[in-house]
Amino acid sequence: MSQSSKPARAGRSRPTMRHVATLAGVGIKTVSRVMNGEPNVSSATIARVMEAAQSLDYQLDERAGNLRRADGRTRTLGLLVSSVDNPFSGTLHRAVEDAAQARGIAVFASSLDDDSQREKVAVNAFLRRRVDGLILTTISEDQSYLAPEMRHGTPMVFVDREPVGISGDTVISDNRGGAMTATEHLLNHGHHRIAYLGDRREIYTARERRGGFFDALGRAGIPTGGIPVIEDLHNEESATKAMLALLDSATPPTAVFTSQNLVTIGAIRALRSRGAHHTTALVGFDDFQLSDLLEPGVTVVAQDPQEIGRAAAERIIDRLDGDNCPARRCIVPTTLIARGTGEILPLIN
Amino acid sequence: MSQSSKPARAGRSRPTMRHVATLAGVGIKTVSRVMNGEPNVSSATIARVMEAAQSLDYQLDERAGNLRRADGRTRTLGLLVSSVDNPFSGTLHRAVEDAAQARGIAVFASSLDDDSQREKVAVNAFLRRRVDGLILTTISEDQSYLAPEMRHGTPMVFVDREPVGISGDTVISDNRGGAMTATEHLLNHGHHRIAYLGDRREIYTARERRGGFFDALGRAGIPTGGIPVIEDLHNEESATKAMLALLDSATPPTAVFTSQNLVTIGAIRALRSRGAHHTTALVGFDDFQLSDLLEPGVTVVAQDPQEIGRAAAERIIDRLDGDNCPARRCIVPTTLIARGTGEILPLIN
DNA sequence: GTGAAAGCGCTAACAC
DNA sequence: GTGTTAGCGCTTTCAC
Repeated sequence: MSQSSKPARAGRSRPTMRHVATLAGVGIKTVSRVMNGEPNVSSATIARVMEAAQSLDYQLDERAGNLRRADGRTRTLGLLVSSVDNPFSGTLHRAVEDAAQARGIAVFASSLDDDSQREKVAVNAFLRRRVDGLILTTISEDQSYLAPEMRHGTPMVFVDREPVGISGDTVISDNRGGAMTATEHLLNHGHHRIAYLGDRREIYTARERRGGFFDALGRAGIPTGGIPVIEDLHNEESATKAMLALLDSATPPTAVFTSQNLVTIGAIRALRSRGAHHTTALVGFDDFQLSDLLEPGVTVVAQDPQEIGRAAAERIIDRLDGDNCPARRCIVPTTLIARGTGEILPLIN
Repeated sequence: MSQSSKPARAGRSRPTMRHVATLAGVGIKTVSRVMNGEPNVSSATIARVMEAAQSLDYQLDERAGNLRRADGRTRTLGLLVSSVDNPFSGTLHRAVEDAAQARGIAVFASSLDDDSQREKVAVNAFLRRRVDGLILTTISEDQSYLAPEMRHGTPMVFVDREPVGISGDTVISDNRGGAMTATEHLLNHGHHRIAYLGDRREIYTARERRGGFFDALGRAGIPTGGIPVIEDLHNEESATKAMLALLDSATPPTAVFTSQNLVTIGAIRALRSRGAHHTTALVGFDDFQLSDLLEPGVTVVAQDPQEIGRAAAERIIDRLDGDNCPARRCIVPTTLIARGTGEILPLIN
């Protein structure tokens, strides 16, 4: 009774090159040549080998080849994002995948949930699998732990967030510039009392956007003393609460700048529930689906995650092709899209 | 001048176990034991080995271990979805990742864009890398080409779409039941002239949902002759055009059932542009972000991609643990969420 | 054109 | 406790 429950792999064992070679009556190296499309094999031999391989359902084992091959490449890339279940990461991921796929490279993805504990763990899991390169949205305080691996020649590209304690290729949105544009847009529409609703200050992009917001106020000569600032908002609920508190305060803002998607949506819910969505102006950082179908349409500073992913993948691939120029920094521009909420004028002044 | 531009990996070469063993003054097998946390090593030796490993920035090479290890596992899973840049796939992916990660398994993802050409290519890319299992959203007409690999013992779980020409573990939404529920909801609100807007008939879920729609009409004794049916809609634009055509026809429908996300949104755009969004009822299959913030809120039959991914990963992991019961079929229920558009009553009757 | 031998970095099996 | 040997499935090198 071999209906055993032993946890080993079921099914007949997998054929190897040696099996194919024996069946085809050739040497193992000839099979290798055929399977890899190398030259100097007679067409008759190719046919015999192919037939043998097919009849055994033989599939080349890339792992073994990687190990022995001169460059040692696994044709594999590791991608670290905040979560694969999130539109920004998804679009970035897709752009990376497209570039990788064109080169026969497969992509591992790992979600960190913006939890700095998980970053190092995920990086090491990829490194032990000998990925050829790493594209990472970092969250931990310091990336200097990556230096040894970088010296070993593993190319890395930092996306969306600037690395700390180490220099490396970086591809990020123009967070500061985008936030300034958003804020200036509100200023240009006559607002002086503009609230800032932001994400956790631990996150690089949140700090940059906050910086851009205050830069714009400063340039316009707005005293920042009375500006309402609520930070460390990381989900819709907390953003809704924060916005409600502002609306219920003695001097509610006439406009609000929200530094991130979930915060934008949370704020909109609050405005709706107070019936203030047609009277309080809002510009959000980062575009989102259906922002144009809401009433009023949501004015945003859109990022370009597709371009960020494309540029990062291109950088990694260039590095793999031997490019060893100094670390490069690529800033992807943002675009203000006026749809309604950002063009609401202040009621009184 | 060794500032050569040869495409080989830059940096000093990576240390191996042998290097660590030499530096620590022990045998290579002892290093292996330490790096893998195996017992029967004195704590003094452990300390010496760890120190040597750290000073060399040594990282275990899992590839080599996989090759030699008895079970031959790579601790890797391949996931095929329609696109990682799509909320349903993203949520499913995340659920798979969470289950895999808990077992030290890394996940490869590949987007097929519902292009049947790409399915086999992607599967083979994963198989050559010897993934331990495959979770696949199929699109090609026939999956019998997977049979040899299944016999070799690679567990596979089909998600979202039933396989053809082969039997295997399957996790899908209750497409037929959900579509029936949606249609009955509209019938219960007094609609008789309900249009069907559907995706490409090539896609399994589209056929099932269409089936459920007609089942419900049949049960209600509605003659299906005059029912407007427009199919092969795969994006917002085509759905908008289709809905506009219906609205502009001699006898526009009083309600519409849309079989998919993008179709739902496209139809809503059309209704808006004709000012019919408060008078034409709509129920969509599959929920989407902000469906509750639109005006009116969009009534949908929600799927549970998180549960689909979780169940699929659980199935794969059970198989890897030696479960060899016959192929199982898991139907994940759908939920009707009434938000407004589905409760609009017909104007005339 | 073809194949034999060595070896990629590791673990299995077994000896001490 | 620890080390030695063989070998995972393949590619490299080099001989013929």
